[in-house]
Amino acid sequence: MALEHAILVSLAERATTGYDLARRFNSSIGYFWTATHQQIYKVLRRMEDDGWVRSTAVAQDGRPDKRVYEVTALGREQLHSWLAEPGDPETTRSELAVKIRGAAFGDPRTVAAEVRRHRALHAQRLEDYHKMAQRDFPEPAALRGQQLHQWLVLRGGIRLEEGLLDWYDEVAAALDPTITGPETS
Amino acid sequence: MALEHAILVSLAERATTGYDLARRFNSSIGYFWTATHQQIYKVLRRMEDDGWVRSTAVAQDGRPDKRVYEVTALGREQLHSWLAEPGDPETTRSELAVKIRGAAFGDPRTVAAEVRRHRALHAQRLEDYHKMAQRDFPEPAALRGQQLHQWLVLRGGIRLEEGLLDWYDEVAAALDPTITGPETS
DNA sequence: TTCCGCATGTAACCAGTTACATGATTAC
DNA sequence: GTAATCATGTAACTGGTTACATGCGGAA
Repeated sequence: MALEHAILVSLAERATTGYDLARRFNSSIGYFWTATHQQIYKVLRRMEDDGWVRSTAVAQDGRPDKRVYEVTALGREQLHSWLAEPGDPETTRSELAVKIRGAAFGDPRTVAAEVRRHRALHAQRLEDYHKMAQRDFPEPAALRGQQLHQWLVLRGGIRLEEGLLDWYDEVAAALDPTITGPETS
Repeated sequence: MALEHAILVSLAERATTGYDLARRFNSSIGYFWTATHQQIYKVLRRMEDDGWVRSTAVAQDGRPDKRVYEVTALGREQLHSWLAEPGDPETTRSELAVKIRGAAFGDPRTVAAEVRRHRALHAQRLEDYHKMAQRDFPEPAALRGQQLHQWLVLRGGIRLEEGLLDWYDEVAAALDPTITGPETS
């Protein structure tokens, strides 16, 4: 499992609550890893039992009490050694690709429309990434350390989305030649 | 779930055994969907209970008996309507991206080495895809129907791998400037 | 004689999703 | 008055992985 380690990375960057971790997994770190709050709370408790993190209850007024998590020395050790472990190569799982492959068993033009719909969603996501890049890393050449690493991952997200858009355009054009060119969404 | 539908697509292309389906999920269809034989047998049984597929026992000599599955009329209907359903956009999950983001909490150069290792694996995969493309689709412009759709998905796999290689090169260079340029593997 | 390919499965487990629940504060 | 934000959880379930099991035939 890698959610533990994704949490370790996120908490090592900054100690915070489970709630906030869940938000981070929907934005910054989320382009390459997602998790729901339920899953995060579950894993955090296990990590605390194992001594990888430690939590402090913080009372607040007007707002519910919260539990702030931070990485322990043992957690840092775990993270360090995990980073040196070799992992399996990525395997992608794309439902849309299955639909494209099966297009002949339905209506290829309907599948093309679905591809264009996904294209629009990913174009939006790409735009969001560009905005993040501009806002958080205006001068990429000057980056070092953690900032650089964060930027590299964001770059990966941008590349991935760009690649998808190109592919979707190619597929949509091939599946439905009556519509020409990519939309400008 | 989409494994059911991935199996429907594969079986609709050609009726076969669970064993052979498992092999297909490690090659052709496998660049965008993977499944173990255990999972496939489990799902096939459920699909048969639901009437999506039907199986025939075939005795063989020298080899164990086998059970050949084919898609029923109901299965084709299911496949047809699933192809028209809208799905969620893809979410990628990349353990390596988490490692890159966390590089500062370990040794960045060790992470760079891991990135280069993945680069080599994906370069190999890309080469395999190119060979498949050349062998199975020597004349892409002439493709129509199922063949065209299969080719489009293979194209997606090729694009994806190419994009990864570029990204890995960028990351490896940034994490470990002492080594210059991508390897020629 | 040892390993690989064909062929099918069971059992235990782990990771992740979906649905539901609570409750105060702030902004529209 | 209605919805969103902060904050944490339980319970049931689904999808997928890992380990183990069986057994024949052919090739090295």
